[in-house]
Amino acid sequence: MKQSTCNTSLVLRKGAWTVQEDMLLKNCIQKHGEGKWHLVPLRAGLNRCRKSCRLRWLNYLRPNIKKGAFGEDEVDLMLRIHRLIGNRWSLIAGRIPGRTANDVKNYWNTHVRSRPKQQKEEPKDGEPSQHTMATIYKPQPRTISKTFNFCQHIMTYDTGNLIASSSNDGVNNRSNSFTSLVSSPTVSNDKMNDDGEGLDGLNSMLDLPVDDVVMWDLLESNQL
DNA sequence: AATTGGCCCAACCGCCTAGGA
DNA sequence: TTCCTAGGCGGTTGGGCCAAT
Repeated sequence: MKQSTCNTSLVLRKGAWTVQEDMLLKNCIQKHGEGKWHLVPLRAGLNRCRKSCRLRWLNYLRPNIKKGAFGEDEVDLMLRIHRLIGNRWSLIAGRIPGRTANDVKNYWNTHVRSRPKQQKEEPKDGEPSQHTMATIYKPQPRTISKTFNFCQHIMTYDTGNLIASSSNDGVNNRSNSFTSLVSSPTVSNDKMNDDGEGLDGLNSMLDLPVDDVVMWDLLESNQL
């Protein structure tokens, strides 16, 4: 089943979006809400594939999207989370209010990846090199369970003590565990939330593969 | 003024997973 | 259980912009 994900008998428009197309898409989303992307081109009267519509909305038209250069705190946060979870751009973006996965990915590829290794992060005294973590323990969980979605939800909305909140939609915090994890240079059980949910609990929530559990253990043992 | 090369970012592509029939 | 479709993700590309020559 190797066919284009946007395959159709019609010839669909590609390339840059026009102002008219943006308006049509925006009106459609405002009227019907997000989701059901396969219906969006029809509803909006757009000659675009569902994926193109979704991407345009998520990366450009959605409200609260922050444009312009990344702030220092945003970059710092990005580096920390990336060190933790690797190239999981959507997850990283979920922790940075107003930024999209594409933004984060583009920034990383142009500003961070191209930097000399030492400059990527200045390791603090006694910290292991980031290289080791990335090459050996970089997690690549492809299975995102429903429990993980819950955690992702936390990650998305719990901006907590990291950076000034953009207060996206007023969803209340449920846990501080992940916030503490990424906001602190060192990770320990002391950082776990009030429910006593430690990394083990988080591991089970995340439904991580074994290698990732090893990574979490390393994090727990003060290697990040 | 024209050309070139690098940077940046919007958009596309291919793949994977979840869920329903 | 298998197949198919939709949603979603990360990697990559192409084109616009701008500074340097």
